[in-house]
Amino acid sequence: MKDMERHLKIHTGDKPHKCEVCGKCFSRKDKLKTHMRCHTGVKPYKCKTCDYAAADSSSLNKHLRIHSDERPFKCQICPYASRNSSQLTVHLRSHTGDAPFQCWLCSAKFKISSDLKRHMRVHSGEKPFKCEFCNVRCTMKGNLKSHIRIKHSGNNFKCPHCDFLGDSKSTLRKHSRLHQSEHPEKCPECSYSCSSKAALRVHERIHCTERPFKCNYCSFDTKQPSNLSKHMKKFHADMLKTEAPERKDTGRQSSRQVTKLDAKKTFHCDICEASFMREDSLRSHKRQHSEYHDSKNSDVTVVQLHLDASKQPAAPLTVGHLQVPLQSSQVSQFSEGRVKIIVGHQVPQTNTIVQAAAAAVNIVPPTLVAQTPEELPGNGRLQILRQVSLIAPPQPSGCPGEAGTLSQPTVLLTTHEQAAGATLQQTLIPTTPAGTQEGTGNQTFIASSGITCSDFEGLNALIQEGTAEVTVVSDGGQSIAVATTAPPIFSSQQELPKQTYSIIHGAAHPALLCPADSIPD
DNA sequence: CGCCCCCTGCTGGCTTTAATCTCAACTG
DNA sequence: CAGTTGAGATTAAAGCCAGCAGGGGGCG
Ligand SMILES: [Zn+2]
Ligand SMILES: [Zn+2]
Ligand SMILES: [Zn+2]
Ligand SMILES: [Zn+2]
Ligand SMILES: [Zn+2]
Repeated sequence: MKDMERHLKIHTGDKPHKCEVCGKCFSRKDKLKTHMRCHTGVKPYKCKTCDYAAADSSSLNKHLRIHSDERPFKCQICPYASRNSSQLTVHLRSHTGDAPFQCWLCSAKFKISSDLKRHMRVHSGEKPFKCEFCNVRCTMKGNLKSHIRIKHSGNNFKCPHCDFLGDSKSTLRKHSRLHQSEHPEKCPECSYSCSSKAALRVHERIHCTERPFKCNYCSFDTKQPSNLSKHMKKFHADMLKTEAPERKDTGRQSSRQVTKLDAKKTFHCDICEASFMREDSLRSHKRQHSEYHDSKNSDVTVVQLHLDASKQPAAPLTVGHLQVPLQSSQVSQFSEGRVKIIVGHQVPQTNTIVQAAAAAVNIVPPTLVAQTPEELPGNGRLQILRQVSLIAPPQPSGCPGEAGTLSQPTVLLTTHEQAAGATLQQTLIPTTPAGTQEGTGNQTFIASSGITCSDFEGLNALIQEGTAEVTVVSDGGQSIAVATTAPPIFSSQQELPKQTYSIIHGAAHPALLCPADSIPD
């Protein structure tokens, strides 16, 4: 009877027990009691084996199975057994092939919801995790962690940009700040500079007549580092005292070896008739085409603009204009490649009113779209210029910003064709005015040609999750310009591993590209 | 009432796997 | 010198699991 009354409260929605601290209401007093422990930190149920403690007995019981290795939930099909029922439920999906969480942008599907959620970041291009020692950014936190372990730990506290050698992680961290917004990698052949060695190597192919690898002991020089070392061994072996490689023979079979078994010459060059055993051989072959034709490989080019959140709070917004890439030696790359621009704002924590900015991309039909779409990844994301950009530039109400532009940030993205007689198309989308209570109510997205509805749905979802960066993906356009009235401070992130480009600011708004550190708080 | 048990949805972290990059060596 | 290849290193992304919070039912 008592139990029935208790049960009926589910249907009436009656929740008489209110938490004094957070205001949350509960239908049952005992639920309120355990809830209170999350405020008080009281955890009466302690594990005798380790220092785990729980606020309720079930959690402890569940935990205890770790120490006893008790796995009561056994799979009927295979030897798998789990410590709790939900894990078994998930496991059973691998027998049935059931994967209920389907990505709406590609064919990927997942057995658990969080994996899908995480997966969606690969579509957004969002890379929230930045290495504090170098310019690497990661989509996944764990990957950044292993990056730091591999690159910046052990006795490996060498600065990637100069000769500095720290004695600990913290000294390297301190030193790394000196390089922020710098372009320490300088091309010896021209005035080009950039922030990563990888980008410099790409650039150097432009100077294809050069032979940058010179022998220190004679006049020999070569284009290829391996040839220099060959030369060194042959003629200056006495100078090379170190090194004794001695490879270990692991039985590891690489995917490339598998490929080799499957078929001969699987990788065909789409420019000439050549075909290759290995994908990376094809890539290196294509570089030959690139050098002759002054057009590089078709890797996605990524330019990421990112706000420095720590500097943001009171920073005045500035009307600005950014143009992305566009050095003459680089432009041609876009004709074969794809461009991805990430514009990021981080919403300052102090600001509760978030005003949405919106953006749209207008598409100039790519002149050189890939002819064989089926070769592209199944999701087709590279074929259409699509999606989206930009978010929620914060508008602190009392901000002493630069003028009335503040109330209506706008974002303009344009693509324009380089060819003669090309048209310049652009779309300018004013955002909704500031001042609404709920940030989420404010977002405006305007579809323009080539942007499908689903893209915006995806964007919306991202935004509602608090994503701070969105992505513009484009194909085949020669250049993309980004202009925005929103951004306070950009620190450019050209150092992404593939090709990288300088961000050239419009002459009218040089302030935009000041190093973040130089802007007063 | 107050405790126990169980379930679900979600988060965050560690582990594993597969793809890709890079280097070095070798060849014609 | 371009093309190949082997193999280790690194990175990107998926797999998996413990924990937390909320919520429902059983029962002394
Ligand atoms: Zn509370
Ligand atoms: Zn324990
Ligand atoms: Zn099984
Ligand atoms: Zn997907
Ligand atoms: Zn790093």
